[in-house]
Amino acid sequence: MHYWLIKTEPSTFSFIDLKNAKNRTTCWEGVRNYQARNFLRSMNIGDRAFFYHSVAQPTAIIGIVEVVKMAYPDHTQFDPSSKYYDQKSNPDAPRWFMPDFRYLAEFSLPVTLEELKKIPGLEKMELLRKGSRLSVQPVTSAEWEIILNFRQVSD
DNA sequence: GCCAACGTTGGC
DNA sequence: GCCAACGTTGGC
Repeated sequence: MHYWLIKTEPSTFSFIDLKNAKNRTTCWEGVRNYQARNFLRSMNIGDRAFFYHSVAQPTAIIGIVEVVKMAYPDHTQFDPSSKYYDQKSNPDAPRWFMPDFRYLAEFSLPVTLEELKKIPGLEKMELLRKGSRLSVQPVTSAEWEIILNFRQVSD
């Protein structure tokens, strides 16, 4: 099993939206960065990810999701009315892929970016690297454990 | 292949 | 709203 962190702007899709979704499950459309795409494609069923709110007050990890469906072509790339439309993508060789994620747990309180910066052992975490903007990023098992030990989660 | 111009992300 | 740090595009 591998661990990840996925970012979303809550004004676009929030953790509450996920909890309100059918089966508490959502596809992860709209990623249009190759490095992030490659991470999405390497996810396996059962992998877990921190659900992070960016451009939010506060910016924070809110909860945990699990991969319930491996990456498949993101339909929005072929939809001219979608803001994620990609004119250059070919249905015979799709560019963009998305897995499905399902709600797993929620932190008793969000783990804020400010807090994360102060937690020993997270100094090398991708999220905290200066200039980092990857919206899908790997998390080491050590980093995962440190954050879970920092704050309680509940179903 | 280089790199300037441009667009985007995302913290503050 | 600002702007640093990236990623992408496209002329050459």
